[in-house]
Amino acid sequence: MEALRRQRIKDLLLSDSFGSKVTVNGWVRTKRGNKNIAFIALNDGSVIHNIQVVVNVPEFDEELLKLVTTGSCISVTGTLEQSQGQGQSVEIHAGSISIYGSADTEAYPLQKKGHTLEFIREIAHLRPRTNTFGAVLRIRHAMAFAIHKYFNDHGFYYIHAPIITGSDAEGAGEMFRVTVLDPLAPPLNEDGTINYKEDFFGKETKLTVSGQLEAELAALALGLVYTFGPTFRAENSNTPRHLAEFWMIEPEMAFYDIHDDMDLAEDMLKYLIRYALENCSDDLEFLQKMYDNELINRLNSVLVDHFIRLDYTEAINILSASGTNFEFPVKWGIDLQSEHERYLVEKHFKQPVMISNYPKEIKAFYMKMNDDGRTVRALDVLFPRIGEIIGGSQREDNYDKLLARINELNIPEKDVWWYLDTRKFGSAPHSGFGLGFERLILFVTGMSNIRDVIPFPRTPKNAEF
RNA sequence: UCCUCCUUAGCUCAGUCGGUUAGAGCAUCUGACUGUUAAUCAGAGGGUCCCAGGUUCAAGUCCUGGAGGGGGAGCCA
Repeated sequence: MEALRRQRIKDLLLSDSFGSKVTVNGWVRTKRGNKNIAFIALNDGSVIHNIQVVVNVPEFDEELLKLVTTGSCISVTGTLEQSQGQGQSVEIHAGSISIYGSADTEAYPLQKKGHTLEFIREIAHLRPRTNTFGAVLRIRHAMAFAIHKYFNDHGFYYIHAPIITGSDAEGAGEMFRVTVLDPLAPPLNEDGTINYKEDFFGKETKLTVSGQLEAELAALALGLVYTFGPTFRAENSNTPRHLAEFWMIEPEMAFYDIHDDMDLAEDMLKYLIRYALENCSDDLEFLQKMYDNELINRLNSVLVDHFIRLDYTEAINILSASGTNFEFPVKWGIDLQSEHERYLVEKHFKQPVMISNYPKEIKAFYMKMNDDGRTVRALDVLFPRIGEIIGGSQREDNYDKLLARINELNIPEKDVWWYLDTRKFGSAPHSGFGLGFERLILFVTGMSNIRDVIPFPRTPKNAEF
């Protein structure tokens, strides 16, 4: 099979089969040389490193070599040789070259020198051709794979939560409407409101903000489950940590209390970071060299100690006693602001912190009430550089308490009857959390803007590509 | 959404007190060089100074409005 004879640059760079005939396909990063010899740096995306192709110029058609430009795609067949040069150990001595696609050097926007992240963000269709984005995409893949592997190895089942939902009970944020109604002339009710009975689903529908409620239903049947899918928030958030479309991992576990929840969150995060260190070292070293010289140290440091665990009330006490003059004054009952989280993680403890048992007023309706009647078993995991990476809780499993909370917050019972049913029939203690996939990738790659860790970022006023 | 900074060549940027023909490095093209490593050296081409108004004899430069982008904040994952 012709296709099987082609080889990945990743494998060739580790090979010592000198003298053997090989074929590689890839994109040209640079070409340099003179009338007699030319060197092509070729990359096929399998690994961050290029392979050097050595061309004995007089043996080749001049017009063909002119088409070998930065950005062009070529196929090279030749022999694998030990390199005489300094920068690499193996190289290919070209026997034949064919052009898949040329690239006009005047128009191709990527040059061999570096570009700013802001610039390559504007050419997201070509961004994967850069070293940086190639590294990020390979790490992103590795993390997605590791997440499935971790859960599979621990007896969890992967649940597919719906993306279109008729429930907006989760309250995690503003939602995008999903409709096929004519925006200029929607069918109206007698009182002038839109008649969604005529819409595609016969009711008002939205893009999901979370798969949690659905995951809970599954956990109360299969025990250990998780979702991993896209979620959507129509918030006008313009920050380097927010996207309108992002991916979230949401494990949900029957018979887990808040402490089991914390154990899982810590173990999983450490597993994923260890996986990256063990499987993505080339890409991590590149990112460290280019953007963040503390990256690998920081990843390793997270693995060493147990994450700090403290109650919200203790966190408030630490902040109050810190003597720091915060912009948002600290007192029991406030939601922790970025400056507070950063103080705890980066100044006080200097390692990841898990905070639990928050005032019920600042947390969602489904969180389990503590015996004190004023705090709930909520959990936030705070990481250096990125703040909240995980939010979770033990869920309220008592029907009467859950119903009371729903009524207190004026959530229409008819919207959540199915959720309430799980507390009516065979309820069980259970817990879960949501891990923002892109925030994990931010931490692992050391990138500083979330738009640089997802192929096609969706943010306010931007859905290009 | 709020605060703040930015927008000049393909890219990264300089541009003095408002002054006559808007510059540099890199990239690109041409040439030189028999093993280069973000090659080097020589030369050339390349501009809607973000957009719309305004002030002025004169605006890249000052003023007003708008758009886009960065950083910070809020909302959160």
